[in-house]
Amino acid sequence: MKQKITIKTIAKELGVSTSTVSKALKDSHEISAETKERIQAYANYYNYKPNHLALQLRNQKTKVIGVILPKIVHHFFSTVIMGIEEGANLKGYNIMVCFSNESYKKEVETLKVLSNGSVDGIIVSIASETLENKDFKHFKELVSEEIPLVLFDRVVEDILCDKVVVDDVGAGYKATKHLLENGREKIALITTPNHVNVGALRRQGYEKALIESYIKTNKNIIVEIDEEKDIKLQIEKVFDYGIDGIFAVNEIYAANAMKLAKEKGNKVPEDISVIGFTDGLISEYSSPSITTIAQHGFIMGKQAVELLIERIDKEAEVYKPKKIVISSDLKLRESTKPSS
Amino acid sequence: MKQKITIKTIAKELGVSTSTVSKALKDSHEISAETKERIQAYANYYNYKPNHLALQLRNQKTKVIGVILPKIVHHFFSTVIMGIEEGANLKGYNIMVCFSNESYKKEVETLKVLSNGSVDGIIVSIASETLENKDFKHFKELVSEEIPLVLFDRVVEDILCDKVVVDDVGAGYKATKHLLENGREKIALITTPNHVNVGALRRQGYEKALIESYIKTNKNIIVEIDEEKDIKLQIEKVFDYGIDGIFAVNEIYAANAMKLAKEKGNKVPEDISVIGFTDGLISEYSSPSITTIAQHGFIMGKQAVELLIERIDKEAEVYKPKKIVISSDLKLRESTKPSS
DNA sequence: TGTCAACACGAAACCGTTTTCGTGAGTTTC
DNA sequence: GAAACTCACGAAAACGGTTTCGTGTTGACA
Repeated sequence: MKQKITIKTIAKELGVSTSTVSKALKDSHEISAETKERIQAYANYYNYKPNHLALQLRNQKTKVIGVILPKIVHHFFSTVIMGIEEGANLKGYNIMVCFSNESYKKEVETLKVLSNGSVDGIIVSIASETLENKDFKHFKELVSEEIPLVLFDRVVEDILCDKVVVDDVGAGYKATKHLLENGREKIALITTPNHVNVGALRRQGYEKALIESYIKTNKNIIVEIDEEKDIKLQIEKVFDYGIDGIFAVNEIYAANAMKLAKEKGNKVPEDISVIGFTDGLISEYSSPSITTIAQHGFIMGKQAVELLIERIDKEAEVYKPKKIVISSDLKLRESTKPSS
Repeated sequence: MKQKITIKTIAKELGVSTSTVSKALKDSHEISAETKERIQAYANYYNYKPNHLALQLRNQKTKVIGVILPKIVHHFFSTVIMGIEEGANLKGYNIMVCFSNESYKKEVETLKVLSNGSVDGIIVSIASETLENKDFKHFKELVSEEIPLVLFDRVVEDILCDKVVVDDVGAGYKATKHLLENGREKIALITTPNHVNVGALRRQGYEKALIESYIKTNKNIIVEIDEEKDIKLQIEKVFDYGIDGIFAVNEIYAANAMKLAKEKGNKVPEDISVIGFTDGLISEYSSPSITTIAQHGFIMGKQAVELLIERIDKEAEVYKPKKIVISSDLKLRESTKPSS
């Protein structure tokens, strides 16, 4: 990189001290008009830019927010990033994005790297492996170091920090209720293993809705997908039980299930109604397009970053961790309609 | 944030100088075994972490790479990010991700922020508004400041820096050729406005393939989508011309076109074959699934970051900008088959 | 006993900036 | 004409590390 001009070089060239230059550039009243003029003209001419690193060191602020996501090639998470970035920019922050790739080890390492002072605060959605291990000491350590932390979507209650979540139970309930209201009674659930808490919560909503309609849950038509294995093969078996509705906790599962349903000779939505989660492009562009629960990832990201910056700004204060619950909406499309 | 322990505090507590602490923590031979032992034990016990900012200031290196993307809720770009992140991590770098949101103004601002020393180098895919304006002085300025820069996918030739692109002409040719080989002759092209150069290049490939088959291009069945307006309405008109094939330069256009084709009573792939670009989830999960040109975003990202780091490492050397061309592959799926 | 090398550690400069606290010169004030 | 005050600027510390170059103490050796 080319030799950058610094306050020192300006000072030397103009025969003044660095303090004078610094003040002149800030338009301080301590400096005479003509000196200011000279210095500013020089700085401007040589395109002086203050060195960010030096400022960061001095201010003990980086104006950078760290973000750790389980993955990015995923509609929901990329939407959240957009929200975080917009919220951060509004307050003069930049974001440093890292991925855990759902791995516990990488999450721990990334957290360590980010907590060495490169960022003022961190936003995380927890990796599934970590959720499975139930090992959260890296987060607790962060909290005890008082580094501002906000968890979103995949959160864990006993980490004492701010959180932003969707109302997963309510959303699962809403989705199932919608199918029930369409006259569906044998509703398959395609969900994640139980350690992914969002899956577990949506399942609670599903079960709640069924109970309210006096329908017994049937374990045969509930599938917990193991993403290591072939998704379609795992879903397939539910079709042996004469189902008339499918609730999938994300859009990949929904699309797979719908495709299978069609392959098995069912018409969607006539024979089987399908409802998904995460209002992404797949749901929008598949045919029929899929009714989903929209998670409002953008809003989540923005709320998360606002919460975080608030915490950064009032670092001294003691506080009770806040939890923001974002409501989710039913987005009606072609894959659901009343049974005839 | 809690008071962090620094080398100074350790030095004071243990009654040694900061230089001794620094050396001891680096296992320097200058320090006696027992002193090292004491210092390391203390540092370990109090969980000492060197302050990254201080190191950055001293080394004049941030070990951070800036990335500016036009958007993120997009399969190709999120794949590229994955590649960049992985490549960066391998070399001990982190990435700072920003978005231009296709806006010229935001691109300029973001570039300015990143070039103040917060990053060691920058990777960019240019915003469409910038491509339309043809105003690249912000990039040229960066180059003249000798800040390492790599452009990918949407590049501009007269910015003198490293570049990573897909062979868009070849890919457009390959896609069109595939349709021709399937016996299609009236092939609609759904593309971007010409200022988005990837669109323009793919169009060249399309035209080249047609010419080779002695087919005259028909402007009526070529649509340049204006994303401000309704996409479907713009595509619709091509169906008035009795087409039997569609080549779309991205998967959104492909999905829209296919949906329209079906709504108009055509069978895909029997009546009309459809081929897209960007091998994303939409192509995979729509029905029929869509044959596409896979762009290998992950590889592009990784190559881009490797090029950048190479440049950062040999900053002193004069060099000729390199250009890496990634070949693209045809991914056969259900939406194309020979006409009967 | 004087010389020299090895050892273990410290002082100080440095990275680029901000900020507090002088300080000398000139100007008012009584 | 001395005290007080303003003005315009500089010196130095600070942020948290690293690194170069001493330097005082030992011990070995001639």
